[in-house]
Amino acid sequence: MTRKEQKEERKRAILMTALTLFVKRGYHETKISDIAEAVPMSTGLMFHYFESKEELLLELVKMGAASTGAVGKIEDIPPQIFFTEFLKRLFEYSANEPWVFNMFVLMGQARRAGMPEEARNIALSTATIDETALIIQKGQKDGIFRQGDAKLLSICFWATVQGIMEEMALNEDMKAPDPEWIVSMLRK
Amino acid sequence: MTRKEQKEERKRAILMTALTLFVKRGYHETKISDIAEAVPMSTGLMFHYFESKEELLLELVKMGAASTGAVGKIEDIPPQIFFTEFLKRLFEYSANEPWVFNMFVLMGQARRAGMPEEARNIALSTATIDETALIIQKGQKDGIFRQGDAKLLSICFWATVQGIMEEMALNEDMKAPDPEWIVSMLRK
DNA sequence: CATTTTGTTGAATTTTAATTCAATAAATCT
DNA sequence: AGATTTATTGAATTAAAATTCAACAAAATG
Repeated sequence: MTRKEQKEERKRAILMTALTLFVKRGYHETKISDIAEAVPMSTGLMFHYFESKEELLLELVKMGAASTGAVGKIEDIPPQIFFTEFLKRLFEYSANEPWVFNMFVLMGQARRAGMPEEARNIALSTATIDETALIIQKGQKDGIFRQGDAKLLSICFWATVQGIMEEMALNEDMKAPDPEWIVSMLRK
Repeated sequence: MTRKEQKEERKRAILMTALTLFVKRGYHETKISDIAEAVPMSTGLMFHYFESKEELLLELVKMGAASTGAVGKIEDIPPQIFFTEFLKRLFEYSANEPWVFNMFVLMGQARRAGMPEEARNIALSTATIDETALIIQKGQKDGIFRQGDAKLLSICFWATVQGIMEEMALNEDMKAPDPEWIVSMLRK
């Protein structure tokens, strides 16, 4: 393994450790030294890999923004299946790939308050709300989704998923809900 | 007005200002000097009213914990109406009384991560999850709610409400969803 | 093997925001 | 009014965490 690869590996390790801690305790409540200790490495060495704590966060948020759709492209299937299928995959991934899970939660946290503004901006740039609203509109035309402001429905859908994922992040042993529960918020 | 009342008044002003800022920007991203400026008063004077920033937060969270049920006691009405009615009142209050609204959001944030641990403990002590689960069970026996782990349903219900309220806190102009949307998560 | 580059540490420094404090103004009391 | 208590300010101090740095170790290079 080349030296460059080694470095990349180490960077990845730091990112994953930080991601876990940020999600579990929050960005501000996580000290650089906490991350260093968990990796493990000395506190000073962290700055050999990342310019600053904020850079580290930004790199994570950028990864998150880039990996939108990591759960799989399922755009072309009909609306009635889309959401159920998406949630099913999301929950499956979350059970097996803590990475996907944590990243989802982090992105949601970044979109809301409590983090440096730049992180927020990056997270907001990945606006899924509007695309989802389109799918909901399609479902409304098909007569399978309830009537009402499609964007508002979309916001509520994502807020719900975010809320539940955050809950799961904190309760190690909470199991995922039945996707149908959530989708029935949209269904007629 | 007595001096003591004056002081109480001022304290309340600080608390309300802090509550707004904590919800909008997050606890850690809000500086004491930000709160002072918004009240307005000098930074130093803040410590005449509160021992520390954390004390200020704790006082808010304690108020929140004490005012569980500010939205109204509606325990004795049948399950099928309980949730719809609760949400209706919550959204109404939120529209008219920013205080109720912000407090609800703050308590949810405190329950999750990203705040001093003591705040978290106080917020967690007001465990609504289990009481709600009981009402859901009642509804399940009545055959109006879907089957499944009542506690999990309860968690999902609150996570949903929390997620939507947080969204509303950030989008000044987002309007409240129809309570029915949320309740249909529980309904058969 | 000598040289250069990269990895690593832990202690020193800097930064930022919380907190204290001495000084002054305003209100209350006797 | 004079004395005493409370409110207020802004500058000085402290505390906590981020960040830098000098020194050394390990690995690669030639």
